[in-house]
Parts: sequence; structure tokens; C-alpha cells
Amino acid sequence: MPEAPGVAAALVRLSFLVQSVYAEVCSQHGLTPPQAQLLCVVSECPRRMSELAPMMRLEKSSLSGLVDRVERKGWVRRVASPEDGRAITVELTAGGRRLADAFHARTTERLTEMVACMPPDERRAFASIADQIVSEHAVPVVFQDAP
Amino acid sequence: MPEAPGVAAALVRLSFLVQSVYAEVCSQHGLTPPQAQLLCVVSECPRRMSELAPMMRLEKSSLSGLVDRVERKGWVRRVASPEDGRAITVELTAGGRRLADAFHARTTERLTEMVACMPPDERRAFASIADQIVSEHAVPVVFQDAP
DNA sequence: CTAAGATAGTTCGTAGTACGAACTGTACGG
DNA sequence: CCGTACAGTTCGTACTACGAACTATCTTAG
Repeated sequence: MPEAPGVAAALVRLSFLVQSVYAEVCSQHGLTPPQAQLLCVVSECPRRMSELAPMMRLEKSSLSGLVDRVERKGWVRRVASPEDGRAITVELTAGGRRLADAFHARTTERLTEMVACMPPDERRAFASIADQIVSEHAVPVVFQDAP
Repeated sequence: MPEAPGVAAALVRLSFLVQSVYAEVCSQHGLTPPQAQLLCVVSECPRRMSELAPMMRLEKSSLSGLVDRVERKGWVRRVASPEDGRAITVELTAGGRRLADAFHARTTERLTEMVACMPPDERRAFASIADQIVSEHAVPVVFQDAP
């Protein structure tokens, strides 16, 4: 029996805290969390529906609707793939780019503030452990580091 | 400028990872995440609607519907408050208790596995920092430590 | 070259989530 | 005892998510 009581609860509570900050920044930008996630993913580079679905852990039918709504708001565009007549790539519009950047910056700012009370070395240690956990579990890159 | 690039992204990605495990355990128990959260909260003790709403960061109308659906499945019960004729407390049924315990145990197990690769002292350090962040930000207790 | 099967996306029906506004009923203070 | 504050519910709307059924394109075997 590994005596790690509390690790699980700490992870759950921390993740609820982070999600609540994320959701708050979303709503301040007129986004819902799945919409923001989509913008962040295609912000890195345009993607096909068939790539996006597993990255966002959605079925293709769910993704279709999400892209519909985000496209209707004018933040992304569906572009036919030249290589494959069946495929479509989703890319940011200029407005989508601005919104994605603003959202990303503000979220980063809010979360950085949140851990500002920690001593810098502890903060770095914490970030590196978190990164390690994440990278050992094949999490799709859903929120990039600032370049 | 505090040079903590990466902390924010690490937090976001970690929280998406934890949420995906949480959601997976939910669906294995026939629950949705908000339903599981409700069970975990009232698992500690029965609560009024007016207490639950802020704990779960929901408007009262949203909570009403959530409790409806969970009650329809037979996992919680609405009980009139003897002290206040307007108020209602939400409590687990026997089946709800079993489900909440099973869900909690399995989630704890899955998340503990997830960090099992870390050396024990690092794991403890990580948990204590996470706890510290959480407790500095007034997060409602949405997932208890094992008793 | 073409028929069969695989792949990419969409549409549709259903259920759950979340909100605000409007509503009912109880409690309480003046 | 009346007015107001409070506790919950209901209703209409929008978003999220799924699976099944569908269209259209690509690929491959014969």
C-alpha cells in the first residue's frame, strides 16, 4: 500500500480550481471552454477534423457541431484539403487569432498570479513535476507554452 | 516580469489530464461529472440547495435540474428541512452511498496510479504544494481525502 | 477499369448541462 | 399583518456530447 493519501484529492481539487479559472476567462471572452480549447489547438496550426477529434477527446459528430458554432461566430474557417477531397482543415480567421491570443495571454496571466505566492524555485519544481506527469500520459497539447 | 513560463501551461494540461481520468471513471459508473461531484459533496453530509449551489459554482436553477436527474436515478433524496419550511436538504440514499464510495475509491486509485512513477518524497511534496495552492484560493471541498 | 470496402465529415434524435427571468411559498421584521 | 427577503422550482434558450445513419471521396483487389 503506497502511503500517498491526499495526492488524489489534491489533484482533483487543483484541477477544479484551474478549470474554474479557465472557465471564468472563457466567459470574459465570450467563449465556452470547448470553444476556447478548439481555438487554442488550431492556434498552433490548422488541423483536420480527424486530427482534432482525438486531440479534444470528442467523437467526430460532437466536433462537427462545435466547429459549426465557432465558425458561425467567425473565429475559424473550414478549408477544403487540396490533398484529400474528403478532408477539411480548420483554421483561425484573423479575428479568431486575436481572440485566441488574448484568451491565452489572460489565462496564463491569471494562473501565473495564482501561484505567485510560491517561492520561485518551488514554483519551478512544481511546474516541472506537473509537466513530467503530463508527458508520461500522452495528453494532447491543448494549451501551449508561450513561444 | 516573473520568469515562470510554463507554469500556467503545465497547470492547464495537468488539469485536463485529471479531468479526463475523472470523466472516464464517471462514465464507468454511469455518472456524468456534475452528478459525481454532487454525490461527492453530499457524501460528506447532507446539504441544502442554497449551500450546494455556491459549492458547485452553479446557479440555483441549474442545481435544481441536476438534483432532479440524480434523484430520478435514485441516488439522492430531497428532504424537507424541519427548521426552515422553505429549505430542502439533499442526502444520499443507500444506493447513492454505495455508488459515491465506489466512485471515490476508484478515482483515488486511478489518480494514485497516475503518479505512482514519482519517487515518494517528490509525490508528497507535490501533493502538499497542490494543497497549499488550493487552500489559498477558497476552493469548495468537492472531493475529500479518504477518511 | 471497376466494384467493394475504408475513410472523412455531416445530419439527426436524444440526453445532459447551464443560465436568467418569472414564479410559488415560507420566514421574519417593522 | 403587511411588505420584503429568502428558498426552490419552472420555463425557454443555447451549448455539449453521443451513436446511428447518411453522403462523398479515396483506395485497393480482381
